Amino acid sequence: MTSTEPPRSTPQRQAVLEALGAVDDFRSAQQVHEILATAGSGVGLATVYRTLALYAEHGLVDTLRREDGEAIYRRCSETHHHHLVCRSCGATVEVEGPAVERWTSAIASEHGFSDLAHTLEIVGTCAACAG
Amino acid sequence: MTSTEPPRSTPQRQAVLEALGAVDDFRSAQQVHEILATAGSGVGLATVYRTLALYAEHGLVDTLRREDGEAIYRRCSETHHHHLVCRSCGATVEVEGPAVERWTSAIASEHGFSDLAHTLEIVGTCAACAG
DNA sequence: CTTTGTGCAAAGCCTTTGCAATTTT
DNA sequence: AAAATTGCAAAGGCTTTGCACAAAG
Repeated sequence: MTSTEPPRSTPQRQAVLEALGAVDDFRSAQQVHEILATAGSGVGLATVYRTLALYAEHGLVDTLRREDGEAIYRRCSETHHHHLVCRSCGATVEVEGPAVERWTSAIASEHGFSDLAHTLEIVGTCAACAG
Repeated sequence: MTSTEPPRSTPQRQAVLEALGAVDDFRSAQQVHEILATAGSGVGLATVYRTLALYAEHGLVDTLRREDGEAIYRRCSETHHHHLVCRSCGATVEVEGPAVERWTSAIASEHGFSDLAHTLEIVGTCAACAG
């Protein structure tokens, strides 16, 4: 479904993509809008939504849903990693998981699935909070 | 965070759980409500939402988010498993992942984390929809 | 000049919440 | 009688859409 041609670039779209790239993490449309507003850019919220949807369609950003249903986006190109987060203090560690990548690919193709994406989140209690 | 005691049973809650169990697949709160309405049961929409949230908290139903952000629920077995979801038709396959369990444990303890929980969701395009 | 993109505000949808009535213990 | 649950409707929050204006080709 990924289109071939990249979307035309405009100042607003560029701003959205840059803001998202700068944080190098998942952010909601509203968060991106706020980042831009704080930075003095007057990009409208609707434009942020339209831009993110557009880029998601073209595969330039990854999209995901948080538990509360809000859509979050990340500029996709950097290496894929997962998060290990402490449920007590919120500390997070980024971890890479080639094993997981391989396993998901294997399982999925075993069931005839293609064009994969996956989310893995690990929550636990960190050493500092366990005491 | 799963509570110890199961929720008290009421006719409405039982109806919700039965409707969900009957389809043996993921359904949104609104869909469950419609199923009940069609079946002549006058359970309110708010009650359906409350019931599903309650059971999700107690681990009796699995919850997920569709791409459009709607929450979907499914009556769930006790064993821990992951889901392979088709982004096009919504078909789901339950998969077990001892490899993932092991990997998460290893990574977490390596970083000093304990008392773990994790979520893994794989989305892709199933064979039927790939054509 | 025609086409595409943007802003703003209104509308849509899913979900949650306040509150009185009802049911259960 | 006290506590928990339900239903209805209103409110909330995220997202999309209609439309006029601005920008781009």
